[in-house]
Amino acid sequence: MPEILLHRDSEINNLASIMVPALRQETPSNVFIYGKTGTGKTAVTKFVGREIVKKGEETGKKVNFIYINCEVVDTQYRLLQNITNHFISEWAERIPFTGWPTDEVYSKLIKLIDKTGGVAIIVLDEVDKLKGDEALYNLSRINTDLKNAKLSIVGISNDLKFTEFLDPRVKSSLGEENMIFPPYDAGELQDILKQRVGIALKSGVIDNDVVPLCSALAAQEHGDARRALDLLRMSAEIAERAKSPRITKKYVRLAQNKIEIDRVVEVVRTLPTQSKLILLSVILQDEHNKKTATTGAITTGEVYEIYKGLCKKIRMDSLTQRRVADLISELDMLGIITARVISKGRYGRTRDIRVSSSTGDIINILQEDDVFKELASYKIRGQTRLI
DNA sequence: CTTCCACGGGAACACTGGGGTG
DNA sequence: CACCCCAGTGTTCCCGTGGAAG
Repeated sequence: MPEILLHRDSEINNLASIMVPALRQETPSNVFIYGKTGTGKTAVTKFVGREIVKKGEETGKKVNFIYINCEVVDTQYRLLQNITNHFISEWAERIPFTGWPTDEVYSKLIKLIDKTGGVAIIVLDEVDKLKGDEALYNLSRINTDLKNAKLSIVGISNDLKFTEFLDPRVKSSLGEENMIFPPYDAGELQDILKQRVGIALKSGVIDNDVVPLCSALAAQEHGDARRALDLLRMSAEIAERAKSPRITKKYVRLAQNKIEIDRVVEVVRTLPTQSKLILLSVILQDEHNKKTATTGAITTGEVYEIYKGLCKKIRMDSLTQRRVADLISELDMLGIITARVISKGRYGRTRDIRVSSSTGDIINILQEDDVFKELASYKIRGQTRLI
């Protein structure tokens, strides 16, 4: 991770100029930062935060910089608990992760911030993952309860439409300033990659067309720098493992494949058992359809029937169809299957479900789970539904 | 225009892991 | 120790609804 962030100078300056009142112990405006994944939002924010804290220490002004990722800390209670614990050094006095009423955590937080004094900057990364806007509302009005200290909030989101569905009060108080991080274009991505190549690789081991290819591929995916870097790293790793003296375009293609497969493997492996069962049901029905030369579409009803069969076989309680429908859309969002809602007119509404990657691989991963060993030979008995 | 089936939102509930108090 | 409080999560129950075939 290099010290210098390329092509983000204007963003850094912008954010710094918004934050700089903190060094005069005044409240900086609350900021909303938008931008697709891998456009440097987090890196820029953390960088500016570090700088401000450093400057603050030099000049004797107290600035607290708190970074929280809302994908991990996604409820009102845990958010308040997390922030509060930032101000507590003693392990014994930390707030437990469950048990207290929320408003008690809230008032403890206020007391602590006031005692600490100075300016606190709270960064909420991936704010859109935060459940319910009550948490944001409470945070935004916290300043009115503070006497000694100031607090400002930086919200980071990759969803441009996020604020549209927000409580208008929260929207106005949090969105005092807005920043949009544009995606990197292919040229900028090349610069970033070259910078890393210089640090990480011996000179002359990389073909000239590798960096442009990685950049181009990542630029297609809305200019995601992280993706470009992953691609490069993976290419290098594969080339090394293959004992190739050079990194060539061939390895970039291999890396691209591997990244996709790794993603699916990881997601499937960490799925809860019920979801795994449902996924297996989809695959079984898919194979059944292939054998009987039925057209590709699988419906929720079919999946549910098979799923119930599977549950019975391993003597496990089965969920309701309502819940299964939810789990199917989760699998869809994870990109393991695609499930499109279609209407079959007289025959009602359903989802058109397809498996998106190779079923063989998925079945192999599923079999790692003990529960699935005895299902290896499961066959669909007869037609589950007349078409 | 009807009809039908699953979609999908919301309420209600059970359960978990923790708290405090008498 | 018994008892009740609290937030959060996963689930079930209930029900209005979309939309094209018939």
